[in-house]
Formats: sequence, structure tokens, C-alpha cells
Amino acid sequence: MRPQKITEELLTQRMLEILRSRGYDGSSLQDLAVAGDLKKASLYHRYPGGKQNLVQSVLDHYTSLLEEKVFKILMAKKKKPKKRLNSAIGNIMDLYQQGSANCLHRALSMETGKNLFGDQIRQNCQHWIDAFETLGKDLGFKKKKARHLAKESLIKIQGALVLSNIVNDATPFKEVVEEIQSSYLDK
Amino acid sequence: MRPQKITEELLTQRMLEILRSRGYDGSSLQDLAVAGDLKKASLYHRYPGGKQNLVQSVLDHYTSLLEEKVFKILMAKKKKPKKRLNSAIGNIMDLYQQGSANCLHRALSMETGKNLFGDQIRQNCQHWIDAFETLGKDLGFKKKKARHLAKESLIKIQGALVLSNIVNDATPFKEVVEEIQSSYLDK
DNA sequence: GTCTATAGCTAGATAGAC
DNA sequence: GTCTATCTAGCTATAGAC
Repeated sequence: MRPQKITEELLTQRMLEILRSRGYDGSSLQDLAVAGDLKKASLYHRYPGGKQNLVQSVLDHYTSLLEEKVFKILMAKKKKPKKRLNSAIGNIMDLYQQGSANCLHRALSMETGKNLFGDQIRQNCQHWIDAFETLGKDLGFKKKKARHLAKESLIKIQGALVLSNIVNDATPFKEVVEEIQSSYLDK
Repeated sequence: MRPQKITEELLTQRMLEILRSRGYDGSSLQDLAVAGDLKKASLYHRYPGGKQNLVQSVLDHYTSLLEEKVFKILMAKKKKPKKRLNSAIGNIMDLYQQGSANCLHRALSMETGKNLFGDQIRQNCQHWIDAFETLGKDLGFKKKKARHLAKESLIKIQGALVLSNIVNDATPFKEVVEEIQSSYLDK
């Protein structure tokens, strides 16, 4: 077997950057191949199902990033809630590159991507809310308040990413992340 | 001169619906022509500059909708601030069809659209913040607090539209709109 | 003002050499 | 596993009839 020019892991990361900034329709196989220093045909060897298969694979990677770096940490009942929050917040900052990178969910939520990946994206959002709700309850908030804070965290992060992306300035994202952190710690 | 099959106004509205749901790259001239019951070539008669010219025209219409139905109303110093808020909020609900429709800004903010229309979209966001800040100050909030509420209104609306679109449920949008209204009226 | 026809290109996808 | 070459379908865009 001939060696890979680029590892699956690195290729996925490179393609994630293309997809989150250009969306499904805006990312051509040409673009995605170039990002991995490959030719189009090589992508079909790795992803026999074509573009949809390829993007699904990137979305799966993104999903597991969220699960590992955010949701699992927030729900790790054995650790102190405050530590969990701070750890998850740090990882969220990384995931969105301090506010300069888009959310893949948003990039794949235009009509085309919505039809292809809607269920998984919806589930990820649900897990986000569930994880933050668990954290809120562990920090002593009542269920209703915990649920509200959880939804608000998702909405504010999404909105701040949209705005930061539009104005080409990560400040809205950074401010919102701090606000979310405070909303859980100020009691 | 042969009569138009469809008015400029109605055609623009139809194309807005395509563009806000599919984005720039996801909306083909074929799609846009069909939405107005026209052929592709007819669009080139109306928009000689091609796709970019056409989308620019839709964005201009969207911009003036925001200016007329939201920003001007919020800043109409002669009327009572509470009336202005309620009127603008009602128009925002209409503009986003109670949460079932996307924001065109978001749809055009992926890489392609960002490069083509970024300046105008950025300016619209700035006007949103300025208008809500003016309202906040007129309602008696201090400048800093008014500015914060204004930014928050934009971020929450954008985030709620993303979420409502993903989960196919307008509830997040409706809740956020009510929260924003309350944040200005509860004092 | 709208249409048919078509140019020229790029998209996603496949076949087969190395 | 990666490549060159190629297919077909779709894209943006243009020319010219009515």
C-alpha cells in the first residue's frame, strides 16, 4: 500500500477550515482537494460516496470535538462544576479560534446542507443545551433557570460568531464568552 | 415597450426568499428566474451586471426594509420610545416571518458573499446597533448600558434565527424577541 | 421585455495507468 | 494511494429572434 500524502486527521482539519468558511455549496471538491495538497480523484478514493460522504466525515469529526471538548467535560459529575465550566469555555474559545472561525453548523445550515445534515446538527444543538443545563443545575440553579441559561449560551455564541464574522472583529465573540462565564459564576 | 411579466418589487421579494434560504452559492440563476416565472436570459435584461448585480439589488431592498421598518422608527425622536420599540419589534417579527425565515445578512456572509457585500452588511449591523442604542438612551438607560443592550439585541436575534432555522422551530426566535422587548421595558 | 439557443466554463464524479 | 484524462450535467453569461 502506497503511503498517504496527508493523514486522515490533518486532511479533515484542513477541509473543516474550508467548509466552515465557505459552506457546502461554496466549497468545491477542487478547493477541498487543494487544501490537502491532493487531486480531486484522490478524494474519491478516501470518500467513495463523494462530496456528501466527505462532508459527513468532517461533520462527524466536528461532532466528536464538541462531545469530547465541551459536552463530556460539562457533564463530568465527579469534577467541580466551576472547573468544568472554565475548562469547557477554554475549549470553546479554541474551537472557534478566539472568534475568528465560523461554526460548521451555521455553515452547513443553508438549505442544501440542512437537508443533508439537519438531523445531526439538530442533535448536536440539543446536546449543547443538555450539557449546559446539567452544569447549571450542578451549580445550584433551578431547572428552569438552568435551562434558560443553557439555551441562551447557544444562542449568544451563534449570534456572536455571526457578528464577529461579519465585522471581521472577534470582540463580540470574546465578550459573549465572558458574559456566559459570568452568568454561571455570579450568584 | 412590452409589459413586465412580474413587477420589480414582487420579483425582488421572491428572489429574497431564495437567497436568504440558500445563500449566494446555493442560489442559481435558474432558481432565481423560476421564482419569478422568468427565464434566465430575462434576468440579464433586468440585471445587466449578472448575478452579483442581481443580488446587490436584493440586498439594497433588504437594507431599505431595515432602514424604514426598524432603524428610522427606533430613532423617531418625536414619538414615545415605548411606542417606537413596540412598532419596531412588530416589524422585526414580520421581516423574519415569526422566526421561520433567515436573515439575508447571514445567508450572504459566507466567504463568497462576504467578499462581495461585506461592507454593506457591516454597515447595516452598525446601523442596527446605533438605532437600538438611541432607543435605549431615550428610554433612560445610561450610554454604556444602552450600547450593551443594543449589541445584545443584534447578537440574540442572529443567534436565535440560526437556532430556529436549525431546529425547524420558531420558538427560540419568538422567545428572544420577547426577552429583548422586556429588557428595554423592565426598569 | 421575454424568449430560444448556445457559448464557455466548472462542477461532481468515474476509469484506468502507475 | 495518487495521479491524468475524461464524462456529463450544471453553472454564468451572451447573441439575437420575436
